[in-house]
Amino acid sequence: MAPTPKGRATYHHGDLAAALVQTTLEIIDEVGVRGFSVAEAARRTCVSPGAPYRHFADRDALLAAAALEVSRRLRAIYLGSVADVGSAQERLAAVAGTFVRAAARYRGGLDILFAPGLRATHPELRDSSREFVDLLLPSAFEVVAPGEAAATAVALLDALHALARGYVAQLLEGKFGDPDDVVEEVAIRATRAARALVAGYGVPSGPVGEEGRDR
Amino acid sequence: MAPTPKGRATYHHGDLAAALVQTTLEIIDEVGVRGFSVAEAARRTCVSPGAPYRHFADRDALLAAAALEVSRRLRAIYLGSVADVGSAQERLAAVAGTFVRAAARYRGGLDILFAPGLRATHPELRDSSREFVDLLLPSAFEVVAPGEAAATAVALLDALHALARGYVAQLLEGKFGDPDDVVEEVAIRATRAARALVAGYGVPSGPVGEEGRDR
DNA sequence: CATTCAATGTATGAGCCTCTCACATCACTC
DNA sequence: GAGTGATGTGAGAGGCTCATACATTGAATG
Repeated sequence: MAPTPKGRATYHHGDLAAALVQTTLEIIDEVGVRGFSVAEAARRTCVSPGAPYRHFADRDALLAAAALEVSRRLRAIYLGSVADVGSAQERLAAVAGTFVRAAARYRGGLDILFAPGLRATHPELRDSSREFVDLLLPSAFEVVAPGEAAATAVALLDALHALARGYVAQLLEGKFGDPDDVVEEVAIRATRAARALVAGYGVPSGPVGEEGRDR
Repeated sequence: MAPTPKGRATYHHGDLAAALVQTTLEIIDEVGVRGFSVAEAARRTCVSPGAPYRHFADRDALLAAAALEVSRRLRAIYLGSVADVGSAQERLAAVAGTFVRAAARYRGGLDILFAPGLRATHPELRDSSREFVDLLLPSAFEVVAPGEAAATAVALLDALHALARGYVAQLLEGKFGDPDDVVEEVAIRATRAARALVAGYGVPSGPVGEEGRDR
């Protein structure tokens, strides 16, 4: 049995794992995470429904691999367009805006990157975020008041991360209207909010209490 | 056919819809949204697999109903423990912390409240958030500089919303360790970050920082 | 009361999906 | 050129969503 595979020249695919990840991203862009199925990915890649399981333990493993790919692309975007922004303050603020714009471009990509279940069960996804933190930490240290504990810089990054993810979520669920239409405005607003956050953590006299800022 | 239903005294359940919502919340607390199935909910409620579809159009509709219930409970928490906090500044900051603490208590509940697909397709979920905004808007107006446009107050609330959701997501995915262990610390950090945000939007001379837009 | 009927539950099944297992095919090594 | 491990195929078990036809019942109506 096992007739020649249809839709391909050779019996073996060549690089099925990579092809599946790519196809997965495409499917998710079209129908969302919930609409995605391993079977559909196999179909579009012209392999049998069981083939993907040679490379990925289960559906979630494939999704996680796709999410990692998204993470790599985000990193590239950061390095290409934010890393060289002048001041540390503006650099950190710009990350938030850039993140929002990337969300509009990758849509479903960010859906899986932040899918609740996936991150909880696949630590490599959290690791990929940590690498991002390492990239930004120097900037955070520059911004935080000199006497502050190192933990404050990390806390600032966590806060920025939270803020950006929250904006992305609101953008993608259509809270502000069609994502394509409002992307730029939301990005600007996210940047503005990030600036406020950065300013708050930069105050010398500890956390921003009611006393922290004058005026 | 149609023998007497097993596990119940009467043929009719009484209030199947409500029971299903409750059961749904329990299941999601145990196995997450992805592990949830309408069939399992029916099983635990001792009705046939088809019965839920008399009350909910499809799986997502049941999830959305459960999410709405979560939203109601959150509202109750707010009214019971935050609404009477002294200053508007502290009130807004406290919302973030309270939200984080509620997340630890309801776990999966917040997963569905913020599930990407659901909010996009079920506007009533977004409406429920909007009601929350109405509750907080007066506080936001108090905080924002007098000359500011009304939009600034709304923008502040969006930023707070984003921030809180981001912290909740990080908490629930275990980024800081076992959620139960770190809840209080994360809540405090969220509150602090929220204070920074509020302070940033309260500065009279427009948004924080210079007019330098991000690149 | 008796009857009707709309609401609610059951039974059945089609179609899809995930994941497994035995077997086929192929690239590579010795 | 035979052996071997990696990769793909086919078949199928078991679960799920949802549609459809039928059963049961409480409540309204006469």
